[in-house]
Amino acid sequence: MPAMPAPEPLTMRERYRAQVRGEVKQAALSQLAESGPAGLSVSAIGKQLGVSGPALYRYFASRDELLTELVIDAYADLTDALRAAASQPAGLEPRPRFEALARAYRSWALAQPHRYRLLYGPPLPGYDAHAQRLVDASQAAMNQLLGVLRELGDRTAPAPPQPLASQLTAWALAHDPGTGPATALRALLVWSRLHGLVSLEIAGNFAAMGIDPDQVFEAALGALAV
Amino acid sequence: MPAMPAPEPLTMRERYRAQVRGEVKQAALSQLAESGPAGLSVSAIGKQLGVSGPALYRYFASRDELLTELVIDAYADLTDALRAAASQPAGLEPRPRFEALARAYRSWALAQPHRYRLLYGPPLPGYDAHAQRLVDASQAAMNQLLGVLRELGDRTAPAPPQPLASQLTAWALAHDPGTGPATALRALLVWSRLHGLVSLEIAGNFAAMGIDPDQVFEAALGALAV
DNA sequence: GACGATAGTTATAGGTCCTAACGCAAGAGA
DNA sequence: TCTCTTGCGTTAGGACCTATAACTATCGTC
Repeated sequence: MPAMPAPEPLTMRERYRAQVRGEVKQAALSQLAESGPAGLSVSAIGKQLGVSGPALYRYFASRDELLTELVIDAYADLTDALRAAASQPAGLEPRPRFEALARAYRSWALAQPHRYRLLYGPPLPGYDAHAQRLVDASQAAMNQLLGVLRELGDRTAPAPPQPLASQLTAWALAHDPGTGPATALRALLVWSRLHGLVSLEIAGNFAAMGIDPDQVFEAALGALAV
Repeated sequence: MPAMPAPEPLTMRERYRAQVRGEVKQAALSQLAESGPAGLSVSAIGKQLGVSGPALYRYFASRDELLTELVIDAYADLTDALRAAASQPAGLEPRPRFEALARAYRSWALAQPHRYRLLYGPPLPGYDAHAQRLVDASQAAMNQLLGVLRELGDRTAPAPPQPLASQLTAWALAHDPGTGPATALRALLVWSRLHGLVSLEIAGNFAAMGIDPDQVFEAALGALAV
């Protein structure tokens, strides 16, 4: 938890702003869910809120900024879901905790595919401007994975070859000091596998083949963490 | 190879149409490469071809139809690249052939990321209308994978549990009769892993962590086909 | 050579994002 | 309590987009 910005008592106007921003984002999400990111229109959001289009530009500089905000919120939400799954008291064993994490990842994505697509789908709009915020938000989700994988043990996976190993330790060091390069690499690979499975499932590729995605995932689960 | 539609000698007009359609698609690809799918504009394509916007509607019913066509072409192109890699005379051993296939998949995607994103990125527009064509095009690419994996041998992978096994055999049967359910499942998983790695790399996620994607891929290659 | 199909043109309707200029309400300070 | 300033929301408009309609001119075919 980074230090919360000192909870300066908000003025009424600030509270109003915050609340309206929230409502706008919620309306945007509902539009997103049914029309996809392309169909998200500022005017339509305004109409849904009983307000005329350009009014929203008092709250978001642009449609892209709104989208970026949605992406960051989605990362934060996914991170929360992962944290909840990883820290559930039931499974003290690392392996069940790992599987719970993987299932939570998939469940989150299936429950709100439009938000998942928002995360990994589009070439992001305000690329340079907000890039750092996005990377940070994504790293927060990765950290949950790192934590659980560390508990899973560094298993005698062959240490990655040199140029890679130092990159991995440098990266892991910034986020979870005790992590070795082998675990970091494992995290990357697990992440990519999860994403591969989930994104294909969401895109409907398994269903189009007449194959039940649930069972594919369960079958994949055993070999996920290598 | 499905039977080619009888090569009725094309009239001059038909040949002209075909050629213009090709030029439009090529111009669209070039726009796609620099502006992303959102920036693809019919007027801009027209301008690039020295023709005024609405003229293109003689050749494509809509912007979405044009996009769909691009997707199908991309699948076909990817399939060709995979076939070429899988059937290269050099490697007769199944394992090197498999690795060549995997590398070819990644190389194709890296060489033209905008086309790869087109394949797996967006929720497709003309969803119902052209769905079957899209599925077929995608299956053609999968078949290359199936072929090589079959040669890799059915390895004593535990046969998938029942409901899944019959779905897999039904699917494999339609495309490659001799394939068993274990191999079919393996193909699905390999595909999802390849896609996971490649799509994260293309989205810049590895680079954003300061990690060289080449090395991640090489490290992942060994454990790809399980 | 005359006809008919069709390529390409401009004009236009309806939609998008976003900016600009305005009026008015509501919070902040005395 | 009264004033002042901040800033919200409105409408108008520019620039762009997709897509259709009506028209012209050209090109292939008979």
